Amino acid sequence: MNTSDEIEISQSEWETMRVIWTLQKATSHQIIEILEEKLGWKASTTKTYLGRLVKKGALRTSKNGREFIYQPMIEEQVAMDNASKSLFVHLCQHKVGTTLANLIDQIELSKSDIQMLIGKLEEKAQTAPDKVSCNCLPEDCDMDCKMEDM
Amino acid sequence: MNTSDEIEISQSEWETMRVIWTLQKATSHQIIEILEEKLGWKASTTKTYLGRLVKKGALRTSKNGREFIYQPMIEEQVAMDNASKSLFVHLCQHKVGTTLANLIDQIELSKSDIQMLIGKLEEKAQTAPDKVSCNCLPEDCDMDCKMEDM
DNA sequence: TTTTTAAGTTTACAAATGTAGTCTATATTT
DNA sequence: AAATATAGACTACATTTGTAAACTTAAAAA
Repeated sequence: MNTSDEIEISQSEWETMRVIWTLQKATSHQIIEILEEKLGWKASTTKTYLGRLVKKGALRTSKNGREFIYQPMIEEQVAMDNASKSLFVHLCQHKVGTTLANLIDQIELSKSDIQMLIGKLEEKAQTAPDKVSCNCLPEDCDMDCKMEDM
Repeated sequence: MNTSDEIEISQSEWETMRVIWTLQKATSHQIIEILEEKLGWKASTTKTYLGRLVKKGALRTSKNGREFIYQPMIEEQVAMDNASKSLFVHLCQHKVGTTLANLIDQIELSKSDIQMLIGKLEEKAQTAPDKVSCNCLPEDCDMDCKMEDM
């Protein structure tokens, strides 16, 4: 399903990564404790995800006495960009504008984030097309699509 | 994993929904043909997804002679909003601004979408906080987090 | 040194997912 | 009316995912 070299991370694995990304390095003990408190996971559950993530190459460990130190092998921002990109690729192009707008309504952004985004958008406006068309059907789809609103 | 009454739609099911959302109504024949062309799916594969989507309540059918007419039971924009929302909920709050910016770099937006987004952001700026903090660890996490940059 | 603890490894198992072949019943064609 | 095409139902099966118990081994404590 994934032709590139990107590492696939499931939802639960993602939650595991978040704590390590945030702490930058952590022992399983810490990670287990946090995830037990945050999500109610059993220790073995977290251990499973940790093991899977190491196997996938998303984490690496270095031994330190009895414990291992877990560290991310992939950057959080890169992973976030990939995740958001690969969601939006599957959305109707024609509707991503509205989706973004609704999303912005829902999430928290700082004043400086907002300024940055406005800047980015103003720049993008220079070269933006007047309209974006739906890409939900194959390129050469000449069937009588009922796409009145496109 | 999903406590609400939202219908869970997998990646492949999503691709199936896209064509029906776009056509608004379609026979399995049309859908099969489109997905074979667009994604190389075998007829039975598409039939499986169609069946699963009907069972989940994402599609409904009405018989018309030998064929069935498939129609969406959930709105595309609503589904898109849910999908984007539930992705972003799992991202580090502290980094969503940058993620959004990178996303905007990657996708296509029309001039009017961009204007709309700028408007939305300007409005949001009024009440925006100066900074948003990371929510990757539990609320009352008093461990010695190495979160220098937050 | 012996015991205990705990970190990582193995095993388990159901549900979801991707993918597709086979069967059955019925609409359509001959 | 008989033959045929085909739509949807049923079956299949490997992989991934969520979830967690049991086991093993080595470090730490007694």
